[in-house]
Amino acid sequence: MTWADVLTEPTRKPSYPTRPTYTPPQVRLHNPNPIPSSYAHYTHPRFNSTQLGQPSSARGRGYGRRYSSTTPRWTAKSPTQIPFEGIHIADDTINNETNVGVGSASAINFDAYEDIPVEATGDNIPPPVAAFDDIDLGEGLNRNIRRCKYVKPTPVQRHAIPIAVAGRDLMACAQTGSGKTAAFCFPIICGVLGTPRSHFVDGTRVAYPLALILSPTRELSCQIHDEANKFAFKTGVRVVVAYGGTPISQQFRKLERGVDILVATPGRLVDMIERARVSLRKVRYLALDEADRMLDMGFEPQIRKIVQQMDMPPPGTRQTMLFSATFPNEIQRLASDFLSNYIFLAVGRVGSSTDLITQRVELVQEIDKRKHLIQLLRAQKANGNHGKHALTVVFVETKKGADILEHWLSMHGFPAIAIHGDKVQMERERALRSFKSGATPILVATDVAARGLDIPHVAHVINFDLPKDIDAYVHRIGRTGRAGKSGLATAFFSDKNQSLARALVELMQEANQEVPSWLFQYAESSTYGSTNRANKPGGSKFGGYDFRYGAQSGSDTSYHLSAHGNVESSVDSYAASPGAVCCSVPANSDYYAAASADSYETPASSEYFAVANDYNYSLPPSAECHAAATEDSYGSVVPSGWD
DNA sequence: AAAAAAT
Repeated sequence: MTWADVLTEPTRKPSYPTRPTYTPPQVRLHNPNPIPSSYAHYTHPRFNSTQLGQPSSARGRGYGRRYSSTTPRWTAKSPTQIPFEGIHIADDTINNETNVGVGSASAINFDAYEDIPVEATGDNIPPPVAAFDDIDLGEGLNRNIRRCKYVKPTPVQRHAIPIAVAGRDLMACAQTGSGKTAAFCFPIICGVLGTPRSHFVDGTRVAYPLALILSPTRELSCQIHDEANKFAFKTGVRVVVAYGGTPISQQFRKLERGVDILVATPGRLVDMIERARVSLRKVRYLALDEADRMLDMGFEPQIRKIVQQMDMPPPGTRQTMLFSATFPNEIQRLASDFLSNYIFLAVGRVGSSTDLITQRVELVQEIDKRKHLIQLLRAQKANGNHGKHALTVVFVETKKGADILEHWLSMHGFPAIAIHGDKVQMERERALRSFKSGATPILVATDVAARGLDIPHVAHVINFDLPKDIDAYVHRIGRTGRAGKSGLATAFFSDKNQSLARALVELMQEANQEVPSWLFQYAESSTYGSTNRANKPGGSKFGGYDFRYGAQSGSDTSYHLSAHGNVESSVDSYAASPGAVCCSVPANSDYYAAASADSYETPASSEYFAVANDYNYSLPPSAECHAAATEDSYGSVVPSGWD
């Protein structure tokens, strides 16, 4: 089979590992567990089922039955419906349908959806909600949620929103693309709406944001700002973004017009605070996106400075929410300095889109990499897969390497553009635009593009240079396979990557991927206790576990290991899912049928959109919808009813 | 040792 075949190969029938039994919240809450109490939906390695407070046979479904298991096909909806893009949408174009589907028979198995494993630990955990309406988020916000066509909350939203609205601090593990941004934006906007706002309090030009959202890259801050703005549309809540590489004066002007929610990268924020143009004195909500990245070696001092050494109210007097796909123990420990009596939440996905990403590893020595890449891209092109729909991201290790490869690809007839931190911001944004539009369907990127960015139509992620860290790999390949589409991730493995072998093997096995035998050999010969997180205690590649449990028992180190080391089916299925490469789609074979029918060689079919759109939690508010509907540079088939 | 993030 050629590489190109892999792209066109019909999506593999996902094999579902044994799923843990769902525990209804009303039952879970009666759980007499010690503090921190737990409502693990699956049999946690630490707690056998008897500790869940009832015989396992009594743990059934029921919660999910509250939904009518119906699927209004989007074709049945008002033809005036268009994706919500903020400003230019008149209210009357919005279909006011409720969150609960009515009518026709359903192809969606809600029980499967309910099985998505969730672990929440901490004191007095607010129960999850089934619908956005179950929590009073305010009329304005509810209207925007409908505009975004969020039919019902994603798993992470169902759990995180009630926790956040209750004012609790939160540490949440959930993959980017699973509706994480909304999960912290909704409660923040809701909270800001309920807070008396008075800008320019003291007649100076100091801005006093009520909420601060920090992210590790400028582009990601932009993306969050756009989302938040959309959610805050016509609510009177003002969202401003601040990041480097662009004139600060313009950002000051925005601040002067009033700011409630400030989205920022750390450097620029510190600058603004030091110039006394921003004060954190009134911050009531603090959110860190990609929190593990924000607290790792490179960022930690800056974050500590912002959170602890400026005028930010201390934990307990502000609400702090940390979101990330991965939460290593060490990072949890650091993070707990910023939190007060927090709830730890890990949301996974059954039959996660890992199943939709085919992971391949090729043994390629450094010297052969470029040649190999060209061959790979040629095969892809020959197979008709490199048309307007298929975008490819090529990850490299260094900025210089990115430039070199961009040039090399262009020389060989592959329109490529590089993005990395040595480019000026204008170039970075231009590169991203050029890539998204399909003008240069190959993006050569450093890790600047590894996290959080939601780029529709990425069919293929190539790890030209593998990262040192398996987390980075998880984040990188998560750029594809989004919104229920199949994706391909190819890695060039060289002798240099030996230390990654073991973690890579484990990851691929958990995701039911074929592991080449030579890779097993690398894994075996690699030294135990290498730099891979998977080899270290606490090395949870997927989401994580509340480190407070480990601390309680005093066996902090072996606990996490056993969670992933044991190939116990229920645990394993959990491990495989939050891992998470990608979007949270309903785990349902019909869904997959529809989604897989739409692989990248064919334009998105309207049937695909029907399913994806109704189960909107696979789609970020409008990035995907909007792209599909308007970016005809892809030559997309635009579903009827969309402008 | 690299990338990111302020000027």
